Amino acid sequence: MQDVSSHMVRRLQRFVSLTNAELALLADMERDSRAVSAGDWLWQEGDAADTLLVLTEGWSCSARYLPDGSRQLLEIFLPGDILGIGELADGKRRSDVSMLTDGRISEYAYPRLRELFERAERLRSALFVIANQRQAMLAERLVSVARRNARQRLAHFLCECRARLLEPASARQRFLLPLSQQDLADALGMSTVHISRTFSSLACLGLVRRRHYHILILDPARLERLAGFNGAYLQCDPQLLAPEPPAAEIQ
Amino acid sequence: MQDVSSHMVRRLQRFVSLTNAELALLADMERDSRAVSAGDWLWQEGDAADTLLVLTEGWSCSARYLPDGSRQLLEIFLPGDILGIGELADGKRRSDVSMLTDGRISEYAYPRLRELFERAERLRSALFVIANQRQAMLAERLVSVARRNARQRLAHFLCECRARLLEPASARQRFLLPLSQQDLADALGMSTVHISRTFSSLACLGLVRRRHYHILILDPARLERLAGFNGAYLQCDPQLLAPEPPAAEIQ
DNA sequence: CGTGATATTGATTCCACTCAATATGAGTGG
DNA sequence: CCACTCATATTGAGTGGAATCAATATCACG
Repeated sequence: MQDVSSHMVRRLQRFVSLTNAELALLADMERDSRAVSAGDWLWQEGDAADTLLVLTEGWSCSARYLPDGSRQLLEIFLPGDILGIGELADGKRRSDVSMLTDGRISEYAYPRLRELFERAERLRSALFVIANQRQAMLAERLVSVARRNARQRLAHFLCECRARLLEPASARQRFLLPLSQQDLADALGMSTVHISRTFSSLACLGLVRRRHYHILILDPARLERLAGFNGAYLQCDPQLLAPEPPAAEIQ
Repeated sequence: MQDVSSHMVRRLQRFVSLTNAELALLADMERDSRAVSAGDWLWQEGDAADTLLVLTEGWSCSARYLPDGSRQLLEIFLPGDILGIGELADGKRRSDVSMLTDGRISEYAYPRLRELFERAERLRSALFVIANQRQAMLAERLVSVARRNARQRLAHFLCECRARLLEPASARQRFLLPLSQQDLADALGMSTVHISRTFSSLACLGLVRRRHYHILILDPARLERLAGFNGAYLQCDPQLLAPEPPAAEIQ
């Protein structure tokens, strides 16, 4: 039996309950990880893509840079997240990805992946589900930026981060959010100044406090109500995934 | 040899060059289509999903409705587009989809699909590529709404529509855009009033004219420059798809 | 203890919103 | 064929939320 408590395994098990054989394969996948530092690029737009990445530890993000020098953060990746799923399709990285914190990543070359899929088809489906969930998150951010005011937008983002954490719900009232106000501004389509003011305003309402990258959510329920947050898009009904194969088949 | 000129086939052939056998399978896929009217719902959030839809004719869109009654258009679908790819993963529709115009759709039940994939694995890959491109479009709209001003935003949207049309580039200077200013506002996170003003402003600059849902692009190059449009995200490098199978194999 | 990154606060500006009035045009029935 | 209606679009006036500019403040770190 392998290290079942790895972040990635815990993340995958939100979608499929894994067999021992599958756990073994995944443990193998994370076998050799390498350390990366905050600010390091994992890849850049246009790079050739021939690996899947597992973010074993740390946070990272994908971004688009605009001609005027501003940038838009597209996705935020948390420990355990799998990066580069979409690129499986066409072999070209389509946005810049860099580390927000120090961390560890393990790489998985496409040929090894194919091999993995042959032995555990359900993992392929799991990737498809994850890609799908990413799209839902992107859509939700579009809604945020297009339709919600600054306070709702920030509140919604905090709710989403909270919901994505792997810790049990009870332990998610305070957590580390390793994004500077500049990062938050770039993610939410706001100015840094207004991020600051909006945090003040949320604090005034007794909803949230932030100090040195630490978030304390004082009133989760009221925050979600304010944000119009509905976590359904983060869940997934794994029923339609291929059923767990009989143990014999994967001996 | 089947009806090669169907919208869907032309769309798929942007990604893979299809064999005769694959063309036959696809023609079968579109065999029985049914008419739908502008405003008809194709499905709603939460519906059980067990079919893929091909939009044989007409335009449609997916949308999220907010508690305050406003809505955000997420995706715009053009003739030939395939709807419900993501839902293959978890069997639940995740947004409302309705027709913008009259049209025709043909449905494809999942069991039939699996059968299809067995006979033509490359079509499965093609779906994955398409899902991926959709995500890229969503990301690009997020960038638009978060970072571009009204003029660039509308200009960018028009450039994208133009690029997605199946007509040869020379014939895309004028086209039908069957979205009301209300629809455009809902898609771009603006007010109807400002859509109107922005069209005026684009007309003043000699870039675009709109009359009764008809768009005339006067200066495509300058429009793209203004919008910061780069169509790369709409293309896809199909190299990494499984190679075309030998003819014998699919007899 | 100084330095540079990060955050707060105040003053001002501006883009896009809202409200409201008017225009245009397609469709309908007298 | 014209008058009426309803949906859609245009235009003007006034407002406001968030941006920008600018001046501190806080804090981690060497």
